[in-house]
Amino acid sequence: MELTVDQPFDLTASLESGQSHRWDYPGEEGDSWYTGVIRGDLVRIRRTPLGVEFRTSPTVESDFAPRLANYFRLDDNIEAIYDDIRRDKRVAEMVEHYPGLRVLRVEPWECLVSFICSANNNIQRIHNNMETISEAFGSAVSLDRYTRYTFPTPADLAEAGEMELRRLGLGFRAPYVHKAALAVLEGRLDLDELVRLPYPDAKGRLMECPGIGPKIADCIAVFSLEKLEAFPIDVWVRRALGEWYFPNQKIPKDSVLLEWAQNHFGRYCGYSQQYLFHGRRLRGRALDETNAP
DNA sequence: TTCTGCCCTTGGCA
DNA sequence: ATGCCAAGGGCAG
Repeated sequence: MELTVDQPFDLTASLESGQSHRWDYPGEEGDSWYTGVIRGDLVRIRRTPLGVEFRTSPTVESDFAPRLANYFRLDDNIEAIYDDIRRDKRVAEMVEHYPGLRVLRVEPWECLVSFICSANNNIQRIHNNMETISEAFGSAVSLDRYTRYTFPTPADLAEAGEMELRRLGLGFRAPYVHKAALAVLEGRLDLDELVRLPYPDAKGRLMECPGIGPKIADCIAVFSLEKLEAFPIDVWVRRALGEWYFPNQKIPKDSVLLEWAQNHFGRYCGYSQQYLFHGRRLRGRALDETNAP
């Protein structure tokens, strides 16, 4: 079925910018369809001139369409957001260059685990970790010749235990994931409540979990808890901010940098950050290819 | 209280 | 081979 998208929408940039870690990308030789899992459904999707074409299982496509629109935040007034974040010249350039990079609305528990896994890790391996966890403890969902696994519940991972998670290759992050599973299972961490809570409170609650510091809390907040004012500061963003806005001087510490960024980029700085991160990463990749023998 | 240095798993790459 | 780095965070001092 086809969903018309009447707004700037870059499927590739949105799915491959390190927000969700549950998508298989179309290969160079492939057929341009992405395959992923959104909550309980396997989803196949590709861009079309008018929007996106998609198939789902087990939910029928007509029922799934609104959930897909929700996942891609098509309810955002994207032009208003772009107008706002264009206050910064460099972000404005990137918006021109990559129109339609969306902030996603990822399922909070899945998002939390993926970003605990992101600590001192690379994107490819985060994907592998998420996939391995799902295959081990999730449920199979199939469509045609494709089979994937849903992301396991907190109860599933609490029962699995730290050692089993460690065996799957999570390394030092295994106890963090296990403890987070217990916290959610026992009601000490209520992710639904965090959606309703103001940003600073939600971030504070997240940071009570071992393994979740300011950066990871901000990632969870912006990609799954409706906090577009969160601004995750990672190595790429810190590097970019330092080079562009604090040249030839010591880069302020992250807590100062965060306050500066939220003030400078405005209330939708989560979008600004995604543009800075994505633009910076693509530039790095292009440079790598340029320097390749 | 705040800052610094070091450690933590794993794997890919030079 | 061996070290460095990868969407960081905890901990000691």
